[in-house]
Order: sequence, then C-alpha cells, then structure tokens
Amino acid sequence: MARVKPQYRILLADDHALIRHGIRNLISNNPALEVIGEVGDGEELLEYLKVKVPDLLILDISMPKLTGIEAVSKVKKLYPDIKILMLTMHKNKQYFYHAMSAGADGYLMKEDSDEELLLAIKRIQNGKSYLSPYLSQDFADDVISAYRNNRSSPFETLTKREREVLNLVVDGHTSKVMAEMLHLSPRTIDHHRANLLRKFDMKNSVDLVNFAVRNGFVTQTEQ
Amino acid sequence: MARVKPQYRILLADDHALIRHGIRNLISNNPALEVIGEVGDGEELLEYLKVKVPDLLILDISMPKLTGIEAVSKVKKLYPDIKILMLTMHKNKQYFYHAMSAGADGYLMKEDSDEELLLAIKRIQNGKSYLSPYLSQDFADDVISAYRNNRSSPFETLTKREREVLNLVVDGHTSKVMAEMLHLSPRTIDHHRANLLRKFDMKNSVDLVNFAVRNGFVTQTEQ
DNA sequence: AGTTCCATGGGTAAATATACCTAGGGCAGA
DNA sequence: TCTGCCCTAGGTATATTTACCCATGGAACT
Repeated sequence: MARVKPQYRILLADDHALIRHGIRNLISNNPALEVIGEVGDGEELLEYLKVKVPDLLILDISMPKLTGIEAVSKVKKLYPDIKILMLTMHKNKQYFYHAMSAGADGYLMKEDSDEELLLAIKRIQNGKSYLSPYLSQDFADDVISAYRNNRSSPFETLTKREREVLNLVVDGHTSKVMAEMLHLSPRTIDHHRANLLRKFDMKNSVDLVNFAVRNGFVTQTEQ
Repeated sequence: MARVKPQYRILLADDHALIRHGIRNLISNNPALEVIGEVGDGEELLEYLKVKVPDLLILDISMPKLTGIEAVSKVKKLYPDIKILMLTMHKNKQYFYHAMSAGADGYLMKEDSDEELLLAIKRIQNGKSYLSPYLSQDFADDVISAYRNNRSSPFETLTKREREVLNLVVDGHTSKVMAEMLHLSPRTIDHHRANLLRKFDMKNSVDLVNFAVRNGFVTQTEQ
C-alpha cells in the first residue's frame, strides 16, 4: 500500500566486465536499485541513452572511444537529469576537478568499499554530491575548505563509538538506556546519534536503522 | 558489541512430529529463538527436563502418557521458571480454564497463523499471557470481562488502517507526514500508531519496525 | 435495539529525539 | 608545535513520540 516507489535505475559504463558485474551484483542486493544496463565504451553509452535513460550513470573515468570526462560533458548536456557517479582508479586532483567541473555528481575510487558505493548512490539519489574518502586525504586542503560550510560533508566513515551506538539504536534503545549501557552521558549518545543521522543523510532513527540493517552496517542478532 | 543477548530456548512437546517440525522450522527463521529439543509424550518431557531446562515449553494439550493439563501442573511445580504455551485443537472452554489454572502462560490454537505463534512467544517472553484469537469469540463474555481492564489484551490482529500506518511507519515517516499522505489528522495517526505499539507489545517505533519487518508484517520494497 | 469494533480526532502531559550551539582533553600525524 | 579528529558533555530550543483521557458516527453482528 505504501510503497509503490519506482526503482532507482542505474546504467553501468566501464570497459572492464568484471567491475561491471561486481557492481551489478552488489546493487542487486538492494531491491530499490536496478541495473538497467551495461555498456563498455563511450560510443555504446551514447547509443544506449538514445533508447533508455537511467536515473544514475556509474561511469569509469578511463573508458575507450570517449574519455570519462568527455562522456560526462556530453551526457550532462544531452540529458541534464541523469546523475553521474565517476568511478576511477586515479587519485589525481586534475581528474577530479575536470570530472566535477564537467558535471559529475560524485567521485568514487575503485579501492573504496562496497559500503562506500552504496553511500555514494544514496547521497546522489538525494541530490547531494559525493567524494571518495581516499581523496579526502590528498585533497584535504582545497576540498575541505570548499566543503567546510557544507554540513553534510561526504567523506565520512563511522568511528568505533558510532558503530557501537548504531548497534544499540538498531535494538530500539533510548538514549538514556544506551548511556547507562556504555557508562556515558545521554548527551554523548545524542551526539553520536546525531552524527550517524548526518553521515548517513537520514532524518530519523527508523530510517537510520533501515538503511544500516539493509546495507550490512550492523549484524542483526536479536529479535 | 551490543548483542550478547542469549537466545530464548524452546522445547517442543507434541506427539505429532509434523507439527513439531513445522514449529521448529517457523522458529528457526528467528535468530533470537532456539528450539533446543523435541519430545513426543509426557514421560519423555519429564525425562528431558531432568537434563536440560528451556525458557519456554510449547506443549500439546492432548499428549500420550500424560495429558497436557497434567503436564502443565507437574512442570510448573518442578520448574516454576519455565513458561508454558499450550498448543491445542480444542476450542473448548473447559480445556482452556484447566490449562490456565494449572499454570499455562498462553493458549494457542493449531488453526492459528504463524504470525500468531510468534506473537504468542513474544508476549510470553515479556512476561505476559496469550490467548488465541479463535477463542476470543467463543470466550468473549467471560474472557473479555476478565481482561477488560488489562490494557494489553492478547487477542488482537491488525486492522486495515493499522496495516497502512504500519507500512508508513516502516518507511520512517512522521505522524504529520503520514497524516498528509492518508488525508487524516495527525491525531488519528497517533491513535493507530499507539494501537500498533500496544498490539505488538513494543515500546517505540524502532522496535515496532524491526519486529514487523522480521516477521513479515510488512513487505519491504523501498530503500 | 443493543453491543462491539473500527475509524475518526480533540485535550493534556511527559518523555524522547533532533538541531543547533559551545568546549576541553587525548591522540596522531605534518 | 600545530592541526585535525574523536570522545566527552553541557546549554537551549523545537519537533516528535508516547501515554493517558475523552467522544462521535458507521458498520456488522445478535
């Protein structure tokens, strides 16, 4: 009754079939996401888009026949509504800047974890941008200053305490109870919970728990 | 880190292997519950208890060598901490009264749904009693008057509206938003949500969502 | 005709969660 | 040493949830 929400349709563009299949497999665990197709180079990509338009394009930056950067420009010009997540092995500032200025919505390293890919998709789906945590180190100076006033900075992973609190939140405990369990002030629990909401870009605990459970951030043991 | 909670250990006593296996199979979907053994008659039951003591005994009322009623009395006398859920095909007042006065904690019909079994276990686990909804009709007069002032009456199933609201709660919506979706007053949503918490014997929405999702009360489609 | 349940929604109060702010101590890396 | 990050935790304000109370109208069943 509630959920007639359409799936978020994703197109994969990468010249390595292995990587395409890995991503497809990962995404297939999430019923809200659907990989509607795969293409191996820039020409195929443009041909495909004439037939079928995805919500999100996951695009390898080094692709034959049309570089990823060029592809971003063209796709964004022809189909402004398609969101683009760049997938790259280049830890290089220039690539990033070019991709972003060409219109990409996110920039993910191939070394990033599965969790990161899901987070990236989630953020882009919500109209935000995403940047690989791998880059945050090298890019710290410029990027951080650029994002400093952006409350939902994209290069965040969970700390130990946050994981602990997340597990307790999933169990449905109140802050007061969690505070007793961890021998902390309820205010500290509030702080960690707020950080979790911010990092996952969620508005309340129910959504947080749903996302965390479905994407394997917690191990469900209790009933 | 959070969940070192021990499993809830259940012993099945029924002379029909098929029923035992059905229950075992149903329970095995829930990681917090563990069937530690099965016995086929009253003697076996008492022998088993000398070796291993469960948290909950699910007991067929018509069992060879020791009737279910007798078994309840003996077990409760020897092991007062064991909770007992009577499983029966008898829609008969007398059986119910005898079972209850002998010390049973719950009374479930074999015609009841899987959902009902899980609800029954959950309620007993929380120290409450349980009565099959099938009986509530025949027993309406006496039982309802007996439970009238008991806020958490055990024979409740979900209404259509409650199922609708439950689905929206699972999506993490606030009452205000749900009210807009269903063109109702937020107060009405609150009412339904409160009924859901009461019927499932849960303290907050996170627990409610967890229980509902894990036991198939909602169909998860979104992310 | 009476009873019960459902769905609707108002009143009130307390508990909890969420969103901002601030700040200090500890630790690690540049 | 300086800087950033994590963990700690307090202040304040608002939003939301939860828990009680209450009533009315309709549908269904007896």
